Parts: sequence; C-alpha cells; structure tokens
Amino acid sequence: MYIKVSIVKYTLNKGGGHITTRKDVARLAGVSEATVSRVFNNIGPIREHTKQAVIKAAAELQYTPNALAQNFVRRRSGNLGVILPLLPKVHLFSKYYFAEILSGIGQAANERGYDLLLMFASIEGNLDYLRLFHARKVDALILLGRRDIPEDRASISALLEDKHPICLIGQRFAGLLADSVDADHITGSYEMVRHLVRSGHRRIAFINGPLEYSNSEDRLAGYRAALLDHDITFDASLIFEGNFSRKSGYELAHTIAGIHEHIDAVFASNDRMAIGLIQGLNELGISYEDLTVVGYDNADIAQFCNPPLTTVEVPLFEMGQLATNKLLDRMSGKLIGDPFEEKLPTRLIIRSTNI
Amino acid sequence: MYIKVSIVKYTLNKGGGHITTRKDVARLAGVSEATVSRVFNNIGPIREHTKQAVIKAAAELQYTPNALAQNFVRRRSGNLGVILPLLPKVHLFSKYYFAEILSGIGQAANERGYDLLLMFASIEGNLDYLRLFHARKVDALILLGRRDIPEDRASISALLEDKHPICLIGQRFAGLLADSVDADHITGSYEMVRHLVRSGHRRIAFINGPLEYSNSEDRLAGYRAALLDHDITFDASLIFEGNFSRKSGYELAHTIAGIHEHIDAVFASNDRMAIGLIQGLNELGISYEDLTVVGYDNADIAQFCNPPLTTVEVPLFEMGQLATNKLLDRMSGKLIGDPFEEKLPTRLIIRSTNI
DNA sequence: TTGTAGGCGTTATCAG
DNA sequence: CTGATAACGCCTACAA
Repeated sequence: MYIKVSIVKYTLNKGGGHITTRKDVARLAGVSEATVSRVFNNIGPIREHTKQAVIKAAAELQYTPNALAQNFVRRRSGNLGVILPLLPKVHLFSKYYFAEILSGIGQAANERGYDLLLMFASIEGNLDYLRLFHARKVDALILLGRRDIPEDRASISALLEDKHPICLIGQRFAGLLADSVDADHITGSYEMVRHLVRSGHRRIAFINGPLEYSNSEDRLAGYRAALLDHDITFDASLIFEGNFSRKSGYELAHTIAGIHEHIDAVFASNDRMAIGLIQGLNELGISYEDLTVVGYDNADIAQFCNPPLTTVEVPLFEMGQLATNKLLDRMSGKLIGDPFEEKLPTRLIIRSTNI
Repeated sequence: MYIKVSIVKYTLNKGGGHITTRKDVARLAGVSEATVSRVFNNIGPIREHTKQAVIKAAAELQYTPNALAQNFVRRRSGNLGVILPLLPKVHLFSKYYFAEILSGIGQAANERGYDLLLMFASIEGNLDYLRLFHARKVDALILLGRRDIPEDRASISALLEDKHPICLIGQRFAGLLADSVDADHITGSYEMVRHLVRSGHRRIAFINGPLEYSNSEDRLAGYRAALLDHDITFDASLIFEGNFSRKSGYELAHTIAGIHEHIDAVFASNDRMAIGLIQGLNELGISYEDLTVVGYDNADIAQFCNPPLTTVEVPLFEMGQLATNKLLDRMSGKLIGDPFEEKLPTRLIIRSTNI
C-alpha cells in the first residue's frame, strides 16, 4: 500500500494546443467525470438538466472522447481487419474484384460502427495473422484472395484453432471449417454452359483458372454438370488452364486456334482471359463470328470491349456486405453454430447476339 | 490522498483463455515489467543474459504487446487514415484509379510501420474529418477524390486551421495551402495534344471532366498551351464536358457526330469517356478511321479495347507512395516548411497506329 | 544495469 | 441520480 499525493502536471501536445479530456468537460459543467461518461454513453438515469449542462460544456470545448483510451479500457480495437493480396502484383482477379468487395465491406462495417483496417499480404507471404489478434489491432478479420496453398492453410487453421472470428471471401478450404462467403459459381457456370448449349453449341472448350482457387473447382463442376444434363460427353482435351490474366488468355489463342474447327465455343473463367483470347484469335485471323467466346465476372471490360462480352455477373458488393454482417453477428453472439458457407446467386448476362 | 490496498482479481476474456500481458512475461523471466518493455522496445543498456531470458519467456507465453495499451500511452493511433469517395457511386474515375493509389499508400505506410484506416466518405458528405483527429483514430489523413465544392473546402480548411497533418491526392484547392500530390496533367495534356498536332490534326475537340476537379483545369490548360505553341486558335465551341463516366462519353457521341466533318480528333479527359464516345460513334456509323479519339489515364480498358487506345499514363501507385512518405515525413518533423504541391510526370502512350 | 511507481483517459463498480 | 476510485497494460522518468 502506498500514499498518493496529488501532483499537478501540465501536458502539452506537439502542436502546443491543449487536448480536451473528460476532466475539462466535467470541470466546466460542474459535475464529476463519471457523469460526463454517463452522458456520452447514454447510461443510467440522469437528470435532464445535468445532461444538458454536460452537452453544452462538451460542445463548448469541442470534446470528443479519446478513442484510444476507450478502446484500451474496452479491450477492443473497434477495427475490422481486411487482408488483401498485394494489388500491384495481382492482375489475377482484376482490381475491380477487390474494389467492389471492399466497398461492400466498408459500407456494412460503417453501419455497424466498425472501422476498416486494411492490410496487404506481404510479399514474403508469412504475414502472421495471429499477431493481429494478439496485438488486438483487429477484433475480426476478413481474408480476400487467399489460395489453397500450404502457407495459407497453415495461417488460417492457426486462426481457427484459437477461435478468432474470421471470414473468407471467394475461397474455401476443403477440410477447414471456416466461415466463408462466395458467389455460387457452380450454378453460374452451369447456366452459362446451358445457355451455350441451348444456343446450339456442343463442343465447348473451358479455360479454367488455377485450381488453388476453390472457385475454379466450382466452375469446372458447373461446366461438367451442364454437359451431363445435356448428354454431352465431357472431353478433358477441351479443358485448359490460365491464371486469370489477360495475357494467359492471349497465350492460349494459339492452342485454341489449332482446334477451333473442332469446337463451337470457348468459356473462359473470367473476362480478362476471354478478352485476351479474343485479341489473340483476332491476330490469328479468327473473329468472334467464327468462334463464340464468353467470359465470367462481368468486369468493366466485359461491357467496354467490342463486341460486348456475354458473361456472368458476380454480386461482389453484396458478398462484402454479407461477409461483414455475418462476421460481426458472430462476434456479437447474434450468430452461433457451425461455420457458414454462403453462396450468393450469380446472373447470366447475354450481350452478343450472335451466340 | 488515499490508501491503496492490493486486491487480487481475476479477469477472463470471453473465450475463457488468458491474455498474456507484460506482467506474465516479467514473472516468468524473473525480472520487472519495465525490463520487459526495455527489451521489446530495444531501449537502454541491458545485460544480454537478462534480454535473452525475457525473449525466451515471451516466446514461451506467445506474448505480443497490446497495441491498444501502447497506442493509448503513446497517444498515437499508429493509423494513417485514408478517405475514399463512396466507391459504388463512383464510376467517375475508375476503381482502377483508387485501387492503384491505395496500393501505393499501403506499401509506403507498411514500410514505415503505419496501419491503414480506410474510410468511405459518407453519402451525406458531412463526414467530420476533424473528429477523426480529436478521437485520435488517425495520426494523419490522406484525402482522395475530393472536389472543389463548399463542403469539401470547409472541412479541409478546418483541418488546416488546426494544423492536422493531411495530404490531398489528385486535387488542389486554389487559396487553400495544403500538402498535395498529383500527376502533372498540364504537361500530360500538352504532350498528348502536341502529339495529335504533329500527327497532322489541327481541329481537336476536347472532352473535359467537371471543373470541380482541379485536374480538369490542368488538362484544359495543357490543351490550350499546346494549341498556342502550334499557332492553332483556341475554339471554345470544341470544348465539351463529361463526368468521367463511360456513359457521358457515349452521350456526347451525337454532338460530336454532328461536327465530325469539321474536326480531326477528339481528346477525352479519361479513357472511359473515350471508350464510351467510340462506342457511340460506332453506332452512328463513324469508325475510328474517320475520327481519331484518344483518352487519358491508361486504365485497363485502354489496352483491352479494340483498337487499343492512345492515352496518357498516370503514375498512380507512385502518387500514393509519395503522398504517404511526405506526409509521414512531415509528421515526424523530417519535413518542414511550406505545403508541398508535388506533380509527378506522366507518360504518353501511343497505341493505335492510325493516328 | 535494473526496479519502482506515476500517469495516460476511459469504463465500470460501488457507495452514497 | 451522482461522485469517488480501481483497473486496464504499457511507457518512462527517477531512484537505486
């Protein structure tokens, strides 16, 4: 035990200005500090007169509660962390993809009083997500653009073991039970292929993305299901793989051109590859009138290119919103139970009339 | 003065698990808490043996300093705030624009130990940036996509009055002395117009963006300067205004078509408007062989469209980096003096061979 | 080289 | 209804 003696000290911030604290407000309003907090947190019964005095004093002093102190004592950061892949390196999905999802996250987080802490996965790839929670920089985490590779698997299962609230967007890991949100790419692809078949195409080549992405598996599954339902035999020699970049589509043009007399259409896993392919085919003298090419994602370029691309719309903004809301529900205890695997519906967008 | 009596309490977090604190590490290592801090902050002389003991204990307990407590006692959030316009509403600049800048900001901030706090300007537009500083949610602020309208002017001058460290990207306000970073759009436009003139075009229409954006003024200035230097009389009837959206370019097609026999080329302030215009002209039976159209920004679509668009590359990533570094320099006192107005060089990208 | 203890600005728990 | 004050986890002067 010890004796405390009041000692007055003056603290100045860099600018030399004084930082208004609760104490200042209390003094000016002639109440205790606790009362000021009560007013600001809308807690307990307070005489209206007292309340007004506090409000007036606070306004006069331009008082805003210090969020650092609040977060500290509440033991929560108020931050929703968002992990993005290093964007300059990512021509995989377009920036469009992340910008849309991020907007959805931002909107939902904002509505629920959370701030967004944005982090780019480091190049080394060894970003220790656990540390974010240990340091209490974030209360929950949304992960974008993760892949099914050992590093990602390890870091994510570490998070799950410690029961930290996280949500994956656009990716699932077989065997890892984590909350996740994605679009229903199985149905999306199914509908696209069905559309192609109904339009008279039967030999449909498929340019898939890397299988590290679970949505690549989904699209393949949809493709196969549609063929099956229309009594078309699956032909593995019609399956190709790109990396979602325009260039990879472009580079496949040669191969596709070699077989173009034996196929009716090409279904690319995203619009960028479709565009690249079309450009490559053009240079080889094959126009879209000779061979139908369709894409996926409904990125900007799908409507800007010439001719506009038939594609599948993915509700990116809504995916961000949903992930955020469910994640925050889970945190607040409003949502309990098994991990969710939400799949939002896609929409076929038919643009070119010739297919 | 009062008497303090030690009372032991147990605090459990929701998960029931124990949160490791400095105290735990100190106890295990057999040192004082202060010593643990010294080790983690690399402060003062410490016997190597002691240091190792602390490190070992910390590792054993998986200790990570609580950032909330650190920030609180250091009176800094460690956050660099970034204000974005509401993206879903923004088809003005492309999302590409913000994604690139944001990546640059993220990279620079990360290197200097700052986290990114992302905020979308609210729809009401009355987001009180001052409050961010008062609440200490951010140590500095980067503002993107602001316009020269009364609301923005007011909120920004309020920030400046209180001497908070802020930096504008892509916008300046005449009369408001604020740190800012942009590309050199005057030179960028100048070079584009010069290129057109040298290619034999003399009657060049100009589709500008809204004048609320300072870069619109800059582009116009560059356009005029280039004409002047080549003895071409400025003709106000060749100046049009869009809002940076593809649609606004598309809608101008009719007007442009009406005068297309009297002009040689159209210079659009961004690629999206250029693409929209081209689409509109196509529908009216005017191909790019009849009328040269060039854009600005070098967005994805500029290289994906057909034919690829001649445009001006803007160093978006570098703008984000530079703004961040200079802003943090200013905060740390490494940079003092008058507000900077950085202008990074652009680069003319000639794509179509017919112009 | 290391320990002690005050203070940061809140929240929340008790008394009154 | 309101005031007093412990506690949060850490940093940092100051003391030893």
